[in-house]
Amino acid sequence: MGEWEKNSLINVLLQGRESAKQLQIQLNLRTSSSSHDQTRGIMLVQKIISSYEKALSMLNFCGSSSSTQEPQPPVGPVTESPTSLTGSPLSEDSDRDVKDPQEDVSKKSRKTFPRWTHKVRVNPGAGLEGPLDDGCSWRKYGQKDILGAKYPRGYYRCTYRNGQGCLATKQVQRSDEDPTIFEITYRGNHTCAQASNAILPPPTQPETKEPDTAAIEPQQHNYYQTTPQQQPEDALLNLRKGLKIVTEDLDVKPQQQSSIPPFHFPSPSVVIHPNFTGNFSPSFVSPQASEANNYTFSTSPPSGMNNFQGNQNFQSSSQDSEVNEIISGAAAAAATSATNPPTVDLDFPFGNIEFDPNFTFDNLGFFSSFHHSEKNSK
DNA sequence: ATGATTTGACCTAT
DNA sequence: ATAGGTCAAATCAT
Repeated sequence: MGEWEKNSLINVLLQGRESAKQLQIQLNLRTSSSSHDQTRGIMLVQKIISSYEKALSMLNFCGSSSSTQEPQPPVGPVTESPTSLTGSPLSEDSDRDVKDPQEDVSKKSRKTFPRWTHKVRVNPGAGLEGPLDDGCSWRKYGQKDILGAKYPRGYYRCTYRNGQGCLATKQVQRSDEDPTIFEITYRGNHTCAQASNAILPPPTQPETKEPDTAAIEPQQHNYYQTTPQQQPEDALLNLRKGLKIVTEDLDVKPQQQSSIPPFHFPSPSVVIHPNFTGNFSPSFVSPQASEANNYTFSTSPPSGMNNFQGNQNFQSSSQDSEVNEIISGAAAAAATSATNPPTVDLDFPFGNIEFDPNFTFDNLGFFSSFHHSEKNSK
């Protein structure tokens, strides 16, 4: 099977899996109706999802399941896939690092990790205080007051950083204007085993405990935290509790132009290709979204983006970093080139979104913008 | 006792 | 010099 065919197949499977997940959510929501049929349906859906997972694993798709230790070579061509749609990723920064001969891997790679951000809105009515568990375990390692920001920014890293060398990190910044919105910036892909758990939410036991919700402190720090022992929860489940996701782009820095990397939505592994001309706006949140399964994404549209094909493994080598840099630079350029494009709202899961097996974020969450790293380390 | 969080110091890129 | 990010000792929670 050619690489292309394989990826196409994976895409189809991913879509099927996502559809099944959507159905699963729907079923979980209907708690009021006949519980018998409901649980039965839930189990069936679970089976369907399992089948998809199995098929995907047979194809060596590591997408939402982590476990990929070594960054695998990019599967280039696939990205430019068939479908169109694309978003506009914006990216930005360049890493101009050139020095770091023998820094330890973690530091070096961290520097080249890509960044993507999304906003999460907590629905007050749902009683949630802050962003919920996104399926991964995070440990807070710092907090900083940011210039001009009303609230401090929290810094988190994967709980399994030491044990499994997972270098994924994220930052949580509460929005000034709307305190119910949290801007979460992820950096680096999860390589820990736990990332895979995030995929399948336990079919039964819906409303159980919502562990860390409490962790979010109304006032200052600790937006939330997830502890390792908590069972993985699918982001989708969180959604049903009233979470709203707002994606958004981040900074963009003009640079050279060429192409933009495809975007991927972590949970649903959705990828938006650069050639997309629509515009995502932060607006978002369709009325129904509050009910959980409608995710609406918006983004700003870089026009004139070309195909792209890049390496999505940000793990290490300096080579990779270079690649990323180029990519991001291009993306940024494209993004900026777009002026005031019309706004187009995407209704998530379906629509012209394309899945790209080559790259997925293990975190659940919903993508937003692609950045590129930069950052230091010491 | 173990592991997570808090928080000021320290580091690095601007 | 400054702001953002990270470290790590002290502290808190289980």
